[in-house]
Amino acid sequence: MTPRKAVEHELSRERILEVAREQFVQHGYRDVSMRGIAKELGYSPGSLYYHFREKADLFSAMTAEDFSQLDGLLEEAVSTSPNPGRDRLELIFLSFIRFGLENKRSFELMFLIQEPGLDCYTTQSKMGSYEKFFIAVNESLQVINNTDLAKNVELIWVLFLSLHGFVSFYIHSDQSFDDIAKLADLHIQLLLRGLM
Amino acid sequence: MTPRKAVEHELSRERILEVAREQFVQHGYRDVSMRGIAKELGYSPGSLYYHFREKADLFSAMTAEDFSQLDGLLEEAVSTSPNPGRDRLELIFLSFIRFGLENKRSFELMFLIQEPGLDCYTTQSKMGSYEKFFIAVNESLQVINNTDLAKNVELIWVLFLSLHGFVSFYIHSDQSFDDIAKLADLHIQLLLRGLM
DNA sequence: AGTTTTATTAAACACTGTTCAAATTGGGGG
DNA sequence: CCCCCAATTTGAACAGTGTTTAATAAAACT
Repeated sequence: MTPRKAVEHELSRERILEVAREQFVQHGYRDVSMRGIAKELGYSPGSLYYHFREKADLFSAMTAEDFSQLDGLLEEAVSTSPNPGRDRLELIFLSFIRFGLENKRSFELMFLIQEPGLDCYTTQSKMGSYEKFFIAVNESLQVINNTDLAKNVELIWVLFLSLHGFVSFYIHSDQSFDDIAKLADLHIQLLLRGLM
Repeated sequence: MTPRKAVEHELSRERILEVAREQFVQHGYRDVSMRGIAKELGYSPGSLYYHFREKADLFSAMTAEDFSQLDGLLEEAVSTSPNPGRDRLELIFLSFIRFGLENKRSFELMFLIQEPGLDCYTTQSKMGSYEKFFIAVNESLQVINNTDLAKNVELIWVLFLSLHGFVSFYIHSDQSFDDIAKLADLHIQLLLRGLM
């Protein structure tokens, strides 16, 4: 009927991402359909494919924002704590866990979702985010416990996986960060003790 | 045309599970369709719904077998190591990781898949499996480091999550257990040191 | 033999992501 | 000022999904 709308109402990438974010955060990746997003926008399904190659593309454009938020928190943890000792390490770990539990759906979308044809979009963001984590932790680790970097590479990776395991579980519970703050601390202390 | 087959060729739960397992292990939960399973069996899609309420039901009936295999390995780890010290703990952790990496698809199906309407089937199996883990670890922990059980409850849970994080990542890589055995050991040593 | 139960089928329903020819609008060049 | 072209949107279509259901035939029981 109206194959093109007035230019002032034209669809923009930003507007799509806005609505998409809302729906992805509320319902997760699988239960959001391109048709649903288009409907909410008042457009037809096909129009989305003019602005994004596919669902995975639209999705990853959205999560990129979350990754940079996490990056910011890690930088903050580093700059907040004056010297790179044990306290900073504790803060980094805690920041990671807190981010996950205060943004459960985001964390799930960033790290836990894996669909065919999504990897090629999300891998870069993930690697970038881990790099931030690595650099921050490595600096502290070399001060606390002056091992060579080669050994740290593996150690930091294992630490990351451990934190990841913790967060990944509580993502799917309905407990808040505050509810499990003590447990998070126990986890962190376990790792720190193992580090010394 | 032939609304019922000769009794000697009747479809059985076991036969369905056999084919389903094959397909689920090969392609994962999402990429296996009821139509595909039925086709492989030479039956129509609807017939599966006579034997199982839904896809999730069929699926969980299949994973139940994997859970009991894991249970067996944990029991073996306990009975193999003579006394419940640090060595047994190490063996328990290693057994868990090894199981995950030598049965990647199974582990994924058991722990990592979550679909709407699947939880009600899989929760019991998961809890049962964790209970085995808990009892085994608790016994060792009380010997090594005689803390009260109340404290152990949280500690063991956190250990489980940590191991889980490690395995969950490598499930999706194409590295074998042997490839990352050294890294697994590093992870385990980190946890054990934190425990002392 | 007649009746009931059990197992199976095909078709249908309501979804999904994606593609594409067609159609209309807005802007730039002549 | 007008025309054409490029940009943008549409709706139908395709191939797929899990699940439901009436019909149906074989088997089991009486």
